[in-house]
Amino acid sequence: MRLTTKGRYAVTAMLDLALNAENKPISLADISRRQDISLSYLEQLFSKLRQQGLVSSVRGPGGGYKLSRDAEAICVAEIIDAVNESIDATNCGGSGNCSDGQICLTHHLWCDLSDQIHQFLSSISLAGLVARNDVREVAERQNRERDREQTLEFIGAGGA
Amino acid sequence: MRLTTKGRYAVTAMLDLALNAENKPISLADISRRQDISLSYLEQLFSKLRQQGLVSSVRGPGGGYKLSRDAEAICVAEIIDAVNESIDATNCGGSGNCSDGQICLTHHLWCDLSDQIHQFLSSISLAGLVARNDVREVAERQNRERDREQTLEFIGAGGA
DNA sequence: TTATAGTTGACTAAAGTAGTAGGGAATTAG
DNA sequence: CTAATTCCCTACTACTTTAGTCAACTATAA
Repeated sequence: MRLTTKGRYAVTAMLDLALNAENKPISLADISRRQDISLSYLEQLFSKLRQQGLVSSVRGPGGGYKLSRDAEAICVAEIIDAVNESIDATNCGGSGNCSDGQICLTHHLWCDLSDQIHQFLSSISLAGLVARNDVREVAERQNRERDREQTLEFIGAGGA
Repeated sequence: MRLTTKGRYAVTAMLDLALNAENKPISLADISRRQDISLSYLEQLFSKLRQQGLVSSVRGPGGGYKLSRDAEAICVAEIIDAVNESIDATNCGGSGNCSDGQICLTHHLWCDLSDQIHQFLSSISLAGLVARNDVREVAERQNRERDREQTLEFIGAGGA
């Protein structure tokens, strides 16, 4: 089982999309700035998210990505699956040929664990996250920081 | 978060100990044969398990490893922690400096997930696993296979 | 027509996994 | 005593994944 920066970045970026969606697409450059994630890396992640039908893209100036469904209808488990292959905890991928073609001693344990994790992450939608107080607070802080950075850029203190 | 063959091997090996313990120590060579895990790799894992006080060792002929506590008092979470560092799902290790020194959008989500997994794996003891039907069945099959292999060795059909 | 923004593919450094190899050191059965 | 057994320890390695860079290309809006 893997749960690394890859899956966490994907969820964070999708949440950023859900938070900042005002009907218009959001560019990866914006997400990159707000969430401090490498732009090129985001491109790779969103390529997979698009293939899985979680987001749709608009090219050209003013373009970007939008959620392709309501935030209520996208759960965290889907997002991690989309970029990470699986959140399966077994070694055999659930097939049961773990130990020399036969089921291993702990096969059912890992199946149970996989179910637990999957149920938990399936029960959490982007809309559910958006509604959380701790998420709103972080989002507001990020918007304040971004506004300040833009001001600094404008008066010439930020760039080269 | 990591849950790989390493942690699974450790739990499987500890369960083998719990199943086959008849007061006398079990050699890693036995576990290696029964569970089809490389002996050298088992040695590395048991080095950590011993450092964490989960098993105690007896050297010399007839030696091996024993659980250093009752099987009721050893949970799966401990075993994985012992070999794997942690089953923490956050990027920051729980410290909260995930994104540029500040808490990230999804920090609390990963904390909640870590709690879920930890609670689940803490609720399962080796004794609990030993009592499961699916575990007993696999263990019996493994014992049958081992007996057959020993017979083959004895009549000279197995070795060099 | 030009800057913007997505799309794609190749590449890379670093880290972790799953081992292998080989030499010890303690202990005990014979 | 000695030889076999078993734990103990270190170093090494092939492989995979992660996280990220770079460069070229396509669509599109202003």
